[in-house]
Amino acid sequence: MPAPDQLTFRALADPTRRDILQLLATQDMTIADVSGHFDMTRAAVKKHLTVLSDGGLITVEARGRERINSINTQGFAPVLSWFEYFDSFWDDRLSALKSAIEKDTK
Amino acid sequence: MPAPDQLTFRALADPTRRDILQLLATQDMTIADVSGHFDMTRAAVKKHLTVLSDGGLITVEARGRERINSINTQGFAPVLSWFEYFDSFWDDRLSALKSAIEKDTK
DNA sequence: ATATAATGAAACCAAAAGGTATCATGATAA
DNA sequence: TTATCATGATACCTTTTGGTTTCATTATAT
Repeated sequence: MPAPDQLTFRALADPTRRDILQLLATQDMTIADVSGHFDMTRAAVKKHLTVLSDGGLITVEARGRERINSINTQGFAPVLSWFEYFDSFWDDRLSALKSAIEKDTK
Repeated sequence: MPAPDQLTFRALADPTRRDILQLLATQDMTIADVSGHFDMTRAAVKKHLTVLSDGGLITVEARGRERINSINTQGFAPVLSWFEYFDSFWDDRLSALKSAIEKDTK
């Protein structure tokens, strides 16, 4: 049982998963929809979606026999929080990004 | 030869490496110094430092027989850039919210 | 009612990751 | 110079990861 932070960082570590997140940023998608964008089996994509879900970066909603995958804005918060530790080291780019998210989640 | 982005995300995926970064944020350290903070061999810590260096998150400077490891602020840039991809997404949702509110008030 | 479409789940596999122990090498202190 | 200290590097091991194939299940359309 890894720390929740770890699940999020791990989810972001794979390039395919990061691509999936960018895809889902454009629109919600079923598993089959997402699979259509990658050169791997649906089963493999499904695994990636599970990791993303475990990391809190997407939400999955059942609709009939389909599963609608949506990006979860708030899931990025743990990562940004961790980055905050280094605030004193860099400019205000991060805080600007973070406040945008906070606004959105309100 | 993975993309440079990938090396950075990969470097951040391991909890020990994230702890090392927080350590190095407080002060520069030799490999032995860093090793002193973890319950694993110096060789293992050295590997982590190599991954961090490959990911551009630290710099290593030789000083005599020692190697001074320092955090590299700029190394975080690729990650922040990737996050910025979602800026428009968040903005879109914000503007959607805005227009919904405007409709409502009409 | 049945065939089909979308997903879930398990077994399996190769490669990568995280770790250890061990030995080699370069710099320093006595 | 010589012993020692900090690091480099390699071989090796176990677990995790990313992928496949195959079969089961559930919802839909004819």
